[in-house]
Amino acid sequence: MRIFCRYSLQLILSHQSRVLCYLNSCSFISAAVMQFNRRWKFGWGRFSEVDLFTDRHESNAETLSQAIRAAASEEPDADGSVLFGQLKGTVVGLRYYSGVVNQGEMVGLVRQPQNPYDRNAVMVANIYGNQVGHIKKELAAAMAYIMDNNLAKVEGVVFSGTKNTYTMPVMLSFWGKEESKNSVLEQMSRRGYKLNTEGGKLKGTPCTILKNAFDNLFEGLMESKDGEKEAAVSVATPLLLHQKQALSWMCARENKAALPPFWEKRGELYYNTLTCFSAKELPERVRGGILADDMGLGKTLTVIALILTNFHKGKPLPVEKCVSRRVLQSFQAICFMSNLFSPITKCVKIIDLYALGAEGSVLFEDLDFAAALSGSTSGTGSKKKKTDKKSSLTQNDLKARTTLIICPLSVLSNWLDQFEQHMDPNVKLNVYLYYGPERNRSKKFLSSQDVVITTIYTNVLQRSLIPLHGISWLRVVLDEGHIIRNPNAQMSKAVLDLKAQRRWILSGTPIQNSVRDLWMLVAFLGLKPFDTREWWNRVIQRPVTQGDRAGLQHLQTLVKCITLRRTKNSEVNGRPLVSLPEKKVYVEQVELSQPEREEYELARTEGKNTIGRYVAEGTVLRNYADVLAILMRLRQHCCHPDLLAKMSSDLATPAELRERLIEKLRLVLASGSDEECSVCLDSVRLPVITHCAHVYCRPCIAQVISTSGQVAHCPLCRGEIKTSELVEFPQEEMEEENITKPERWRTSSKVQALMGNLLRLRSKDSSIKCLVVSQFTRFLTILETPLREHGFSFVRLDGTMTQKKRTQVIQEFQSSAADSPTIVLLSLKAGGVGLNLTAASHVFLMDPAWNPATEEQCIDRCHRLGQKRKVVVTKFIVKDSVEENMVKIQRKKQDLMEKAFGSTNTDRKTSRIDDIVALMEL
DNA sequence: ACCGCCGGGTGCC
DNA sequence: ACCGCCGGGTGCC
Repeated sequence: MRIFCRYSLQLILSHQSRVLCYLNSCSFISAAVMQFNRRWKFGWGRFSEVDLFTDRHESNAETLSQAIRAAASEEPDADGSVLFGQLKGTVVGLRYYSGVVNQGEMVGLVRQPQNPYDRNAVMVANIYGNQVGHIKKELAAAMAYIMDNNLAKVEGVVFSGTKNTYTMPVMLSFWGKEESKNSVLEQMSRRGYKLNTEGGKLKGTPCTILKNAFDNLFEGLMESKDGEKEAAVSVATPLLLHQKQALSWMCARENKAALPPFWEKRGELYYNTLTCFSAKELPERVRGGILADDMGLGKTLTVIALILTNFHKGKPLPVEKCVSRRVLQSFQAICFMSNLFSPITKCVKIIDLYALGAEGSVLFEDLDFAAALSGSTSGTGSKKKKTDKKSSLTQNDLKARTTLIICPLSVLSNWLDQFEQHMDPNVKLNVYLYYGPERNRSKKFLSSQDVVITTIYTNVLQRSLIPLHGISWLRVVLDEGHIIRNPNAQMSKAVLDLKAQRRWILSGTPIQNSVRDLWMLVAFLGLKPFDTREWWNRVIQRPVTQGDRAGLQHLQTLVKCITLRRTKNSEVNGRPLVSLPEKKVYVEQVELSQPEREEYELARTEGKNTIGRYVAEGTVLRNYADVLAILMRLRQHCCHPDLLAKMSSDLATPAELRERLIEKLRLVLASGSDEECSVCLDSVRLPVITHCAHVYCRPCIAQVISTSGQVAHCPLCRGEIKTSELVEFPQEEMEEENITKPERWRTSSKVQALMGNLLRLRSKDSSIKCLVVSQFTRFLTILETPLREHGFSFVRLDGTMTQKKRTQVIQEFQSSAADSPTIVLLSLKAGGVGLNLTAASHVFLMDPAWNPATEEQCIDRCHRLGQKRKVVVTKFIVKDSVEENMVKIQRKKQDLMEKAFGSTNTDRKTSRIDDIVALMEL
């Protein structure tokens, strides 16, 4: 193991400059690191592991697996790859390695630049990273250049002769970017290898069929998941039928020893039907999955029930107080187990104490035991392997007690509330909120908790998660799993590295944009072999993106196996899952007043001219920030004239350029509108603006720059970009802005429309509570004045508020007290999903959003479980304005989002331009 | 014979 | 490898 680590690290280091090779190697090694039965011939490793590490990573607290994982996850997407051709090659040296392969099995090819016999060496390995042999040296010499220079990715399939003792043939496929094709063919032919470019054509499937199939990926996931389970007695809230079903499914996923998808038993061997790999050992099953129920179906409650109901061996979690007969029995079962398998009698003693209902505080005083509890599993590989083989838990595994819940800040308080609400009050559950500067970081302490809740926010995360990495969790629950969609994000990497027996992802929106998003989820769940990027790309992602039906089918199978999803509209036995009150959506047209209309038309004509010019010149994307600014101004006109910020004049010194860029970035961000990053196709995080005025997430664009070699180009306009020229939004300014407000307040048509509605409602029924939603936080500020004037009691929720303040505000609003606020001024994106505002039954959407899903989410904050009244949604749309066009585009946009996984970057760019043309009626 | 031929030793990169 | 290749032994048939 040690030698292996050194070897792999050296491999990494020796090729830092050659990106593909480095990635290739690592993606394999990540899989290979789990393997210990290999006979490594290479004994060179003069450096210590730490030395090697600090060379590449600043922090030496990182673990080996973290680095390898990090590298593995950087394997580029295969989306745009084309097949250059195929070539029959030879694998030699079979007799020196233990790795075996089957007929038709996929193998990986890994460069071994440090091989002492041949620096061109190309290793052949199976999906677990076990070496099978080498590519014959002449061919390896031809391949090395191509692999090292990222000209092509080479993949192998062993098609015959697998029983050979010495050599066997392998079919090599060369994949890469179209522009590298000729160069690769030429390189190979120069060395006397002719790639067969025929017959490799994939039969394309019409996009529409694919799209529908993809839409249906999460449909029908209820089937064959029936069966119900009652929650443990410590859960006070009775579960609804569908929640019992979910609990039953989740327990089964945690306890049952079913084979993971695509594995079957063939004789003595376990066989992977996709890669044709087989192994003697039972493949490690995934204990966990994705709970992708719609919001409001009670995912939180279900997970709480799971935590309390399914401790080790399917027994309920032993909790303090209220020591029922049932709980005692489960303790004894554990004691019995421990006695059988463990020489550590301390463990038994401690569990005995638990069984007697002793105080929690005295239980973990023994330091040795605590250390054993929190002990890292790295280095215990052989033990782990034994576990897998027997498919039973080791005594060490049975010690894990704690469930770690990772959630966005916005739902943190919700978890605490829900625990409070759903627990039997006579039962003491140790729930620790791992948050804030004075959190308790002791491993001993943390691993003695029943539940640790933490947030996954910002850059603090990497540092703050480190104590969490030293702990062997019983279970890790990732709430809002799509927050780790971007595999390059630091927090995604940190999350992948947590050690846990069981892993769950909760998500209301499992696939937002593409297959790509799924990888991170699959990797988190540890679904082998797809936790290695190469295998995911080869077996799932590329086939699906290139329209291969089988690929899509595999994806569907995969998702079905690990996902439970019900929607608000799902039915069980012909009856709806939950009966939500009716929801009605009205659009109220707003007519602008004469002066407003004049101002609007002025701005529109001017904007139309400008944009028309860009369109004619074909420079829309180069001037994208300008275009956005124009659209933004028109949208602001529709709401209130005071929303329009003064534009800075056009100047060009560096400092002023910077100012202007910041100004543009401000326009995009400060309004709260939903700008998407063209790299990750998600809302921008850590926004930066390029000199060509396009906004991206900083990590995304940094990735683009670092992988583009000498000169990097803006993904949107192809203008040259440099890291040094990325402009960030100055932190102080994020909160500023609200100061400059008016001595003389004035109204607007939209304000009038809202106030009319609110007053009418109040006179009809003063107990009705409302959400007033806008993308413009300044509009919310403007609305405060008339609300106050008319004596409305209101609260405000926007992105700038601290968690504490937020919780307080929500509590105030949800209260049924007579003097409680009746209105929430809500910024569209504030808090993200999960907010519970069921006290409100009327929603006023002041301005249309680009993304209709955002609006839906907002409405769902009150139209969800717990809503007693009929929900009425009113959307204000200004007649004859950009807003009307936005509504039209919303539908089209929805379509585009759904099929985005199949579209190219060019498609997305043209769709943006089309949007803009349509908006401006050009 | 500065060759051919024979047969043993040997074998990934 | 039931091969190819290498290099030493050998030398009309």
